[in-house]
Amino acid sequence: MDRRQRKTRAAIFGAFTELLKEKSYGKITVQDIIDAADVGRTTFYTHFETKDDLLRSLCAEIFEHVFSHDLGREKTHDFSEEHDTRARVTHILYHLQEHMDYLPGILSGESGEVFMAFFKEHLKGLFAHAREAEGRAIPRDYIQNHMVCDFAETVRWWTRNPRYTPEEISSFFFETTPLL
Amino acid sequence: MDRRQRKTRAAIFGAFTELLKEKSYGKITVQDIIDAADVGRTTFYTHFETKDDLLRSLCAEIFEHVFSHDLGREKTHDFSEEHDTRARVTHILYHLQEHMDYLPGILSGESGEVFMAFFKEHLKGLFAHAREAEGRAIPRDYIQNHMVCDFAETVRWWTRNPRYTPEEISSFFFETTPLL
DNA sequence: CGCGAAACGTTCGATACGGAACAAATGGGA
DNA sequence: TCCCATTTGTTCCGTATCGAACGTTTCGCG
Repeated sequence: MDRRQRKTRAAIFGAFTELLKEKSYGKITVQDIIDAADVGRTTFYTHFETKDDLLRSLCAEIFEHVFSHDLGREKTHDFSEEHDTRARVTHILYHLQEHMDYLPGILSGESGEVFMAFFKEHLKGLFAHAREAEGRAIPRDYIQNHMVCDFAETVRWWTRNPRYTPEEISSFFFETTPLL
Repeated sequence: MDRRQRKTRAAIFGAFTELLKEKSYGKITVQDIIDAADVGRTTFYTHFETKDDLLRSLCAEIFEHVFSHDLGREKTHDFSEEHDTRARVTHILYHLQEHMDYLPGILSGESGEVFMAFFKEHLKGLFAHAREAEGRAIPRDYIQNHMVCDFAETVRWWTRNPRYTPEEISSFFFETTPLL
């Protein structure tokens, strides 16, 4: 990627997240972002179709970071499945914590739905092997969806109560589900 | 000035001063600056003819800042001339202090001469009205040059002993000259 | 409601920047 | 001493960014 594009993307993302620390997504205008990033109007629109597009791109970048080095390593599988999932969850929470300063700005308001949709999509793989409920005829898909929504809402709650550590949040999550 | 040029200049100046904090001017290569500033080689040479040119431009920018709002205001002249000069000197020292973190990198080695030459040129105006030595036939120019060199060397000494405050340095300077 | 201001999204030509390559100069090490 | 590697400036073309302008839409307010 061209050095100029990298710089411009970084400037816009940086300005966007900075603005999210002081006001919610809905109150941020494209003009605000342009001014804060110190780029031309033309430049913004060559990178992003609209403010929502910028939001989606930011989410994509966040989750590329949060889920990096996490899926796809299957070698240490002498651990139990639950222990492995728990380690992954905690790892994800640690990564998410690095974005905690501006996550409330995204998750409050309509932009939160965009974030949540992205999040849930990425979470599917994490809970693909959730335990079957014993002796009951409950579809695997239902259980997976249940876990995904449960965890996503846990994170949303965390952004409103950020005083807890990743380990604590992980405990809250695992101790309130019989499925892992 | 074009927004791109402003950004590029800022990036290069920033990289240059950062590098000056860790090594002296002589050990810094253009390649170092290019890498640290994250700009193309072509771009560097469209802004500066050479590394020395960059140094001169940096000095010019420093002194534009250090001497800003200082010369040219002649309204509060009910103060004595000495008091006025003393206030100016202290003001200049305060501004210089903001660059203290990388000034040693400039002043040690041959680049120091470039800086000193710029500095002295700007200082001439400050000591243009130095007191005539009573009863002796000493040219005004000699006295002015004496004051300029004296103060410039005081600042050079300060960069090697930065633990002193601007007020202290100002005192050292005024208490060792009979000409103000 | 009606109106002025701000924000939106697009267009255009000018230009600064990037990337790669190059020869010349420099500068340590064998 | 010679040699290899690094640095230095310079060149070329493709392209990302700029600045200004424009009509449209949205918004805040009397």
